[in-house]
Amino acid sequence: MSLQHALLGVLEARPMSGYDLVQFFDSSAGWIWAAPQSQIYPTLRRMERAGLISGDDERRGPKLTRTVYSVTEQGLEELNRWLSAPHAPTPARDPFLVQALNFDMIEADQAHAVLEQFIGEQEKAAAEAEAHRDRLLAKDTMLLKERLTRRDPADHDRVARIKAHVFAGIAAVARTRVEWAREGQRLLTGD
Amino acid sequence: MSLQHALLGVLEARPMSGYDLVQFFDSSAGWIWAAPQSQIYPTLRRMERAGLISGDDERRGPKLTRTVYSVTEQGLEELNRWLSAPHAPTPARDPFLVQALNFDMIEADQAHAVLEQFIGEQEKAAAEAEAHRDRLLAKDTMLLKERLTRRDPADHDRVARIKAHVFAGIAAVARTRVEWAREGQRLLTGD
DNA sequence: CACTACATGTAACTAGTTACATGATTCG
DNA sequence: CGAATCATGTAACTAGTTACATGTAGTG
Repeated sequence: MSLQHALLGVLEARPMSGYDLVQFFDSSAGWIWAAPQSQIYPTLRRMERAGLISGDDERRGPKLTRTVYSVTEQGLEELNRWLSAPHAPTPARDPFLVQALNFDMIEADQAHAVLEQFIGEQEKAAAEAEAHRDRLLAKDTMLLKERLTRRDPADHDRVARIKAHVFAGIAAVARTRVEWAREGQRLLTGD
Repeated sequence: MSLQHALLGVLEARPMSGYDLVQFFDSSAGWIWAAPQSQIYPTLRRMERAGLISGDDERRGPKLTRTVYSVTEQGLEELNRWLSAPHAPTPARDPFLVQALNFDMIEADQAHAVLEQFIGEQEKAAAEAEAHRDRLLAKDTMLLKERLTRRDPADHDRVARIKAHVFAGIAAVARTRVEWAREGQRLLTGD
């Protein structure tokens, strides 16, 4: 149930509506944890029932309201507990590895083309992760700014560097995969 | 539905029973695609109904039988089709990244300990992937040997190198993650 | 007034998890 | 004859996917 913990982590920065969270999980948070709208709304209601967050109805015009959720004391405790303990590694389940493992069964040029597309995706992912890392280091994202308003100014650099480091890691893994895929292309074309 | 393609890829090497596949997905294949017994048996039956594999009942004593599945012509075609086309990247969903992203919310020594455990896991994963890579290069695994009996001897080295390369990649990513986690530990302890 | 953004839902489905359940055969 | 291994299943559940559905408010 990491979606719940991901939501708690975001809402800790600032209270948000389901709509806000949907946007957020479609953009930057999507690099860490992807979640569709149809999963976010029900999860928020379940979390409210569980007492982890509480929803506050705000008027947005005469007929439209939005529910802004904030993390409760209990939610903060749960997040803290979950963050502090090591968890079992997630089982491997990467369709691309299944594909690459069987590249010996198809034509070399087709496998080469599949790798080419993979390289493009990974390079794009690396570039985007690096850009986000830089924005975080510059404290130049909306969410980080709001998060820091509730933190001791002496900690601001530290918080920014910790967040940025995660995106640096995502980029590093993507770069490693690019190198690996290029090596694979050389292997396919016969050294 | 990559479990189906993973199963096709394994059964292409040699026909196997559900039991054999369960063992296999608990060991080496588990690094690529994890699947529990309760998922494998029903999936095999669905694949047989779909005509991708066909089951052959073998007697194993007076009362016990086992069903040995082999890939059909149609299954091979499906596998080939799936292997030859690029697929959309899988949505990110890594609980550990959610955890690391929020390391600024907990005590540095607790975050350090969580990273320490992560490093241990990744180093173990890297070592095991490298060991398996070496076994594949030496054509020293049961499944590869059986797979190669149906291949042109001129292709044996190529097939072994392609399979091995996937495990080299898994190891490389794990090593990258280890370096990243160590950097994270330095970050937490204040450079 | 049309278009975009805001805002929230539901239904039907596939995939994956956890736990339980049952019996046969082989080997020491 | 007891333990490990062989062999196959089911039930109840949680998570995630795809597609549909509905209406409001702000902007040009």
